[in-house]
Amino acid sequence: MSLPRSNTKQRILDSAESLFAQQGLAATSLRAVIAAADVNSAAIHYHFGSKEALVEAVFERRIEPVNRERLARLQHLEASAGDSGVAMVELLEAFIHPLLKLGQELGDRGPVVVRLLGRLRSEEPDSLIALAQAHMREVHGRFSRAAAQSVEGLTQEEASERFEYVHAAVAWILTHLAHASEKPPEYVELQDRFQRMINFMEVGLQQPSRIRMENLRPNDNGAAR
Amino acid sequence: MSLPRSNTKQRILDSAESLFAQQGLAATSLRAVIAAADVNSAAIHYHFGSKEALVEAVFERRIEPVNRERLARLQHLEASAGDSGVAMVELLEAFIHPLLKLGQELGDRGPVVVRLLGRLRSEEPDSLIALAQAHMREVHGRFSRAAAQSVEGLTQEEASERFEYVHAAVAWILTHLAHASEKPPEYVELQDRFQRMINFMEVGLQQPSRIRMENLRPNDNGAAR
DNA sequence: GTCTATAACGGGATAGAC
DNA sequence: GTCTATCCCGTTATAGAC
Repeated sequence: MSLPRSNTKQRILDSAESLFAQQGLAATSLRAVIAAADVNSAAIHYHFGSKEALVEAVFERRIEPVNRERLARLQHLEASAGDSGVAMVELLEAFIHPLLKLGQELGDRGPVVVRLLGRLRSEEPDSLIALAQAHMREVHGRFSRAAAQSVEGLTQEEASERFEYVHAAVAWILTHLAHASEKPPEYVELQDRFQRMINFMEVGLQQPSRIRMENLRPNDNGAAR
Repeated sequence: MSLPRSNTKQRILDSAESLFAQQGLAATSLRAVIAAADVNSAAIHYHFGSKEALVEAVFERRIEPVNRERLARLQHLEASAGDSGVAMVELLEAFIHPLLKLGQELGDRGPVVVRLLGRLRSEEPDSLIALAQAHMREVHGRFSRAAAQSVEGLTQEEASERFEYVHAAVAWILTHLAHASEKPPEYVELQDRFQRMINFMEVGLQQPSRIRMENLRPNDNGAAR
């Protein structure tokens, strides 16, 4: 049994990924990962050094390709768009489609990975928050800026806020996927949900920023317009 | 020191509330709560029985009054609205305003409590998910139904989905409040953010459900309407 | 109802042989 | 690179005196 199984690292990553996706990070012990991966009890520390480092590796493996594709798509859109900016629907699709594509490519592991990525947001260890920000900063900034440019009168700050909500909605869909469809290659449900979400978010994103003059709105029951 | 301090339970709840809000649930040990509340090390188990039960008590104390007021406001709106249903902005305000009001009433503890409530969503212990669903089911259902009734051609299912996104956005704002404004009575920032969020969500919520005929959309660049 | 003391367990991490 | 064995810590929870 002393043969060096050179795929040990992969197996640890795969098992950790599944467990993190299903149970969350805090609830998953390294012992559980070790058992699931069927590797030696010291293997994780040998290959990764600590639980936190393992978490980073698990997320990085999946999120980086997705973000690269997001940026590539965005760049493509911006190149072929006029001065009026990128169409909002296409912007949203450029953000979301790479997730779906990844899920489909991975076959069985698709739902697991997709669920994992949903946890990158709003998970409690402070280290994860920092990790998420580090990974998403560029994508978030570029997409927010593109949104602001394509809508007349929308500030970049407000576009950024709105994209946070889009992102939160995406994460919600991803993490709550398991309840609905657990069958791997069946992505129609997920696709439909994203489609409806895009339809929903799109119109809100098109709104210009309002000048700060709320609070003096009395009871405008549809009269003023 | 053996005098029965009858406020022990309150102090435990207050300390637990603060720590849960700041650090999250998994990251907060009962020892930390005990130290912060300056109570005996067995007090929590005596008064609550387990960590899970404490968590439930902490959340229940805050969410229940908020939800009662949400429902009361909704009922009031529905009573004074015609057959066309409740105005969407008012619906959103009825959902959100009780949170702001609670935060203001609590003074110093306002930001803490508000942050805590943000954690009711998307927190990892499975037990919390169940708790959140139990507490939010009625509110979520009533508000979704009201939204569906006030928009021509919006199904209840889709209204429910959309309200999930609204809810996710609210939670995002609440949990990420601490970074911005930590000064207790200053709720202008939070109020503004909610205002902008409402402006954003409102128009999306007004959209009718689309008939399921996506996928055969070629490149409708604004032609068909 | 409050206290001290401790049980009982599971967690992450390491040392050192092979 | 892999194994066994173990350390050391913090955690929840409880027992039993007061």
